[in-house]
Amino acid sequence: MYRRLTSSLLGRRVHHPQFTPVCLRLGSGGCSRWEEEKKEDGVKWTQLEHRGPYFVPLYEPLPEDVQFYYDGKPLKLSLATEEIATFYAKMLDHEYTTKETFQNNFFNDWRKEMTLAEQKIIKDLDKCDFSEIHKYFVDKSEARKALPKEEKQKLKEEADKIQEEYGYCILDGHREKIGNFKTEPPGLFRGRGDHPKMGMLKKRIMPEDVVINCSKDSKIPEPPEGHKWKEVRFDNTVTWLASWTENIQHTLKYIMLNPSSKLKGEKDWQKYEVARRLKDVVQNIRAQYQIDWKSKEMKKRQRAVALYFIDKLALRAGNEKEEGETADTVGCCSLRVEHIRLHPELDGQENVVEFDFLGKDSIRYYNKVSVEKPVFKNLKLFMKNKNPADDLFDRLNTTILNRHLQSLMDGLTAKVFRTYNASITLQEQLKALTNSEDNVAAKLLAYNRANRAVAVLCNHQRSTPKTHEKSMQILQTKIDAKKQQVEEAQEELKKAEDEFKDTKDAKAEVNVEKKKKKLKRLEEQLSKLNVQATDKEENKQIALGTSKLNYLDPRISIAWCKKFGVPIEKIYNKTQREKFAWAIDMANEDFEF
DNA sequence: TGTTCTACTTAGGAGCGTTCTT
DNA sequence: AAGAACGCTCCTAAGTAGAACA
Repeated sequence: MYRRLTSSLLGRRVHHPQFTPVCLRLGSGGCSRWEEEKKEDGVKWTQLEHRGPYFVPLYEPLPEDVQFYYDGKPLKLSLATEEIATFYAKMLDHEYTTKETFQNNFFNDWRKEMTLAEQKIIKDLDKCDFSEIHKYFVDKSEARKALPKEEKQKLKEEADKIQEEYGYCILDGHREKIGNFKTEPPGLFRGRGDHPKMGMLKKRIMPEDVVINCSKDSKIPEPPEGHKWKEVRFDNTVTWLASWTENIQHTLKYIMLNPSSKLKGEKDWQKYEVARRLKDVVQNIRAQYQIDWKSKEMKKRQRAVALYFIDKLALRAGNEKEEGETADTVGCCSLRVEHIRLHPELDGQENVVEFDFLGKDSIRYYNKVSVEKPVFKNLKLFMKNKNPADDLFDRLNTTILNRHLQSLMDGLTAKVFRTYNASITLQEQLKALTNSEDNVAAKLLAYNRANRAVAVLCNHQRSTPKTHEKSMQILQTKIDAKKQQVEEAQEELKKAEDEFKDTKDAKAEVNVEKKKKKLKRLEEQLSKLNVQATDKEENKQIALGTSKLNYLDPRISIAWCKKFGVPIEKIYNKTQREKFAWAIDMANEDFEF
């Protein structure tokens, strides 16, 4: 894979000091750098050394005067029971704690950790009073915020020291930043959406739960005093440094490198190269799935319609999920009949499909799309004699789809379409929206609009900021005031003009010009405010960050910056520049996705 | 062939520090 | 100077996808 990727780039004279220098003499007999850098298939590193995870501090008991009450009476809890009580107490302000599932799951798990004596007393969550504990933590956080500067500085230094010690590893001779070097603290599980496991107790991770991965000849990390690792292994075919199994869903959690690392950067680059290869064959693929809409095989038709959705609407693949274990969300292949409605005609458009389902993170996907006639017909067919809860594509799953895609192009999977369509959209939108005559601010507005088009395509949403309504009102007040001013200025201008008509006086003429100027200035300010309001309104539920970080080939943005004289810092902050170091180094203004 | 396990990317929200407004 | 708004970092859940297993 790497060889192919690299050789495909040879013509573009790519180099990056941080990244593997590419051998430019391939085929001209031996290249020691290449030999040195090239790893066997699947091998990710030759040297990996680190300190192991940083374990979050142990529980500190509450002060004596902070009490838990049961049925109105103070009750001293055992340490373990108290700790779990604090998890709930801390969340009292949160909407979660009002949900029945959350309460039940919490109470169940809490009771399991209680002593027998406690179990006998504490039988009803409604009789539990956590308010004093809650207040204790609110006060504590206030106190921390109010700490004098020097104290805050001291805390910062302590955190930096931990970061310095545990936050880096050595990978193939380079010091690399680790992404998440701390174990996750215990607490109550907060799933997204209507999660059946919300409120369950997430247990503390101990060294005995942790598998360490490093190189054999490295300094093996020491477990904390008096503890042992679950296992130490030396697997250079994976990129993780440590792992443990989490107790809610029984899935693995990993400690991995920061996106700024060479390892992650090269993987990112590779991802965009695959998407660029799709660009060369996408027209053929589209032509083929349109033919397949009319296939005799129902299986093929379903595959072709699903692929059309993935391509046109940037839907996710939609793996199957275990029922009852997670929130009920779907992607393309797992769509059910109840998630779409067919309208032969709607709002003047024909063959409209109305999508309404919860996707990843329980984010709602709602869209009305006019589709080609054969797609519409097929959907009707797929839905025939089915219940709302039945699968729309009953003969398709992501494995089948991806196997097909793999046969169309090496490395092609459903998610590549999202990457490809996102990046190509950015490139096209930038071309359409950027005006080289504009100043930097206007160019940035164009960039954000292009970015927004992608975010809309990928359905990247955020919850409306709590302050949105209010700041919108403030803006509206400003607009109203400005309108008033404009009207006044219009009247003043009219008066001045009348006066000039009457007097033909030079002074009056000057006054007319003055009033005209004033009106123009005010009108400009008004239109600026209106644009701002539109912008804000359009952006209130759209998150730009996700596409910027995960879907848009950074070389497109960098090329745009170079071409139009926009400093890269205007579009990428420090972290983002670190992540995209590879692209910043290799892309010039001619880069084409 | 279906199921489970593993490894990795993608995702939105919380919280906090900084900047802008009043 | 205080408060609001904004932007960034951290956090960890929730996806995708392929391998291993039965």
